[in-house]
Parts: sequence; C-alpha cells; structure tokens
Amino acid sequence: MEERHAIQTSVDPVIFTVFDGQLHTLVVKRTIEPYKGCWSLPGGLVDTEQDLDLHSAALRKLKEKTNVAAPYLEQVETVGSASRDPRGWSVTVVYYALMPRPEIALAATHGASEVRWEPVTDGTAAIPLAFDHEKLVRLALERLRAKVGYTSVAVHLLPEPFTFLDIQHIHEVILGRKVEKKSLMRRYLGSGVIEEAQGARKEGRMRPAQLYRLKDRRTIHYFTRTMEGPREE
Amino acid sequence: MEERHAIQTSVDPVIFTVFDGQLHTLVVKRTIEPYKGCWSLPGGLVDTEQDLDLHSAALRKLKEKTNVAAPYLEQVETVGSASRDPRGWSVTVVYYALMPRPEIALAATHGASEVRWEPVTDGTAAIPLAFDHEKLVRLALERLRAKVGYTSVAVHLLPEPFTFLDIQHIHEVILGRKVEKKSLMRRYLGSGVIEEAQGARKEGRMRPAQLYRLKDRRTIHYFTRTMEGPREE
DNA sequence: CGTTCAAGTGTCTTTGAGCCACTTATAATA
DNA sequence: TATTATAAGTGGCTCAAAGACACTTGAACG
Repeated sequence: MEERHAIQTSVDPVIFTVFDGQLHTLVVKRTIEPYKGCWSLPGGLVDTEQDLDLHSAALRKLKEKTNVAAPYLEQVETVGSASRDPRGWSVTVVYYALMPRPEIALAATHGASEVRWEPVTDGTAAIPLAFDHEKLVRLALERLRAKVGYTSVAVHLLPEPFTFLDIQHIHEVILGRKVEKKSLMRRYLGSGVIEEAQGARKEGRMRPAQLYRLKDRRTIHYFTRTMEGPREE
Repeated sequence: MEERHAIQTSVDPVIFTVFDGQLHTLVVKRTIEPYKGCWSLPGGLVDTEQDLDLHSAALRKLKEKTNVAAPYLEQVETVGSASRDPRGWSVTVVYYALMPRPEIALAATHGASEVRWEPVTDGTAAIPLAFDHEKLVRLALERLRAKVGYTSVAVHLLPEPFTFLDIQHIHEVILGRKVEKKSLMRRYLGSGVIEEAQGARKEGRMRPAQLYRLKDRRTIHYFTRTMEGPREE
C-alpha cells in the first residue's frame, strides 16, 4: 500500500546564464549509477528532513552548485512517469533560474564533482544529458522564450549596472533573432522596472551609454502586449 | 535513506464547468481521516501500479468522478511541503479541467461517496475545503483567467453547438466583467478555431443566431494579443 | 404590416509594435 | 582645432488589433 504511493521526488533547476553571446545552462557529471559519468541537471531528490517545501529544495540545489543565494527562480512544469528513471516511478519538478554569469570558479565552490556551463544551441544542450534532462531543458527554454516576450525576466540575466545595448543583446540571444531597440526602450522606460544608475559606460570612441539597474531583483513586470517579431511582406 | 526521499504524491484536478451564470468546481466529501467529512478536490494519490504518468493519473481521477473521458486538461503548478498534510511531507500536482456541464447525475456515476458542484465566487469556493485545496482552486482559477485573455480555452466549457452569445457569456462569467462582443467575433472568426454547425438557434422572437462548433476539442488557439479590459478615462 | 429584440456589421479612436532615418555625444585622428 | 567614425538615443511613420458604440438585419408575433 505504502509502496504503491510513495514516489521518488526530485527538483531539477535549469540554471541559465549568458556569456560569449550564448545562452548556457549548468550541468554536473553524475558520480553514481544510473547514467554514471553522464552530464545531468544539477538537481536531486527532495530531502524531507531539511527541505521545508519544493521552492526551498530548488534553492538548496542551486546554492550547492553555484553558491548564488537569491537568483530569479520559477517553477516550469512537473514530469513524472514509470519510465523516465530505470529504477522505477519518479517525479521531478522542473524550475528555471536566471543569474548573471558568476565570477567565481564553479569547481572551487563544489569540491570534487565536476560542474560546467554548457551552451544551449537551438533549443537543446550540445551534449547528451542523462535521463530525460534534454527534454527538461527544452521545456524550461520554451517557457523562458515565451516569457521574455511579455515580461521583464530577461534582465535578470544581466549583472548591474547595464546599458540598453545589454538589454537588447540578452533578448536577441534568448530569442535567437534581432529585436527592435526602440520597442525595448518604450517598454523598459515606460514601465519603471529599471532606474538610472550613477555614471555612464564608454566603450571605445563612441557616445557613453546611460547605466541602469533593476528596481526589484525578485519580481518581474508584465507588459501589456507580447513582442510580435519581424513583419512579413 | 529511502524514507527521506520517497514522498506521498497526488494529483488534484480542479474541474471547472459553468451553469446558472456561475463558474463551478467539482468537490467530493472525504470519507477517511484526516479532514473526514470535509469537502475536497476530487484528487488522490498517484498509483504506480496503474498510472503510466502524471497526466494519465489526472485523467483517471477525472474519469472516476465525472465519467467524462476526454476533457480539456492542463497542468497548473505543483505544491509540496512538510506542512500541507498533517501526516507529513507531501506533493500534489494541480491540474485544471474544462468541461460542458455534464447531463448525467454525478452521484449515480460514483456510487457511495458524495460529489457535487460548488460555485466559485470571487476567487474561491464558497465553502471551506480540506488541506490547502482552497489555495489550489485559486491557483487554477488565476491560470484560467490569465489564459482566457489570450487563448481560446474558454469555449471548451461550452456544449456544442454554441452561439456567439454563449461565447460572450462564458468569458464574462470567468473574468467577472463585461466583454466586447466585437472583439470576440474578430478573434474567433479570424482564427479558424470554430466552424459553422447546421441550423440556427432561435430563442423567443428574435433573429436566430448562427451555431458553431470547435474544430478541435483537444487543443487551444493562441491569439496574438491579450484582451485589455475596459478603458479608463 | 409594423413592432420588437437580439444578431451581426461598420467604423472611429486608441495603444503600442515594427521600422528606419535622423540627431547627439564622445574620442581618435588629421 | 576641425573632421570623422561609431554607438547612443529620438522622432515620427505605418500597421494590427483592441475598445467603444451606433447602425442595419431578420424572424416572430400581434
């Protein structure tokens, strides 16, 4: 009776960051069977002794691998079936997290186990992942892409302070297409999600750009319309 | 080791239907402790012996209580914590389902246990529910309200064939405000989600209305913009 | 045959996206 | 000091779709 209903339950955070003009996600090398030696998401079983709820379980996993305490974190979807783990029925709650590229070296923060940023190209990670984790990455990316179109989530990937060119680049990297500078400025200036920071960034011999920071790093703003993409003719 | 990680896992479908000009949700009376005698969502534990995955577990619960095999069903969110069930750590995956008001009597389809439609007013059920089920209903309703604004989900609550007045009423009941007839016609006629059905409904001595049906009862259509609500002045 | 009433249409205003040319500010160079 | 290159930022157009609401249409009934 008990055995039929108690299920192995994990959280799998898909941690996104952007550098080198590419979206990356954090993967760790598995040290135990099954899939020993394969790369996988930095998730793991919920621990009923130390986790109060699912959200804090996801935060714990995040903290263990990246040492970042308070990124933007959002639940995506839950997948569970008899077949996704060879050991039997299992459930995993998928999250995605956005953070600026951490300065600290990853390996140092997590002792022995291997950790690294894997580029996400065209919807999936470049290397094969354990279990159904490639599908989980795809789910998280789909959600992120949709949400970037009608909210201010994308800027949570930027270190502060940032310029409008940074905002534009981050949108273009996530969506994989050009976006209109003017549309972004209308949105972000009109909504009050960002505020001016001191100073201005000058790069090379061009006009210096105004610097901004987020007013609130824990919430996102919902714009009234979705970005439409390029016009057809 | 096993005990710390294997968690009681359930699915809780919030089943919506509309009649008497009100949104209703299906509740059942609990026959066992805890919360014996209280009303609750028609959910229950995932059964690893008979359920292949979470979605089919939700469909099974639905079939057991309503005898409806193929409604519109969508995952909302997963909540899990040490405190939501007095017996200990538990996880539940919340779904919402939309169906036309079933003609058959509910009690007859499910033997002994009491089942009934409870009106959902102003965001919550009118009576208190077991566990955190009122919060789960609120989560499902929030999702439904948001989604009605930019998709064709709402019509999955209508029995076929239906008229444009039916479409308008269903939107007004869910959103709790007046909706522009013209906007709905632009959306639904322009998108091809509905098709004309034979005949026309005449009520009283007015002009008869064209009847429609859904082209596909398993999917929904995403419109390009969200409804905006009334203009302020 | 005219009245009644919802069904359905015409059409104006408003909002915000896409597009793209134009002006502005800085630093390197002549 | 003047010129020029380059990115920063603005102005202003077109377009699609929402809101608002008056208008026309058509069947039923006296």
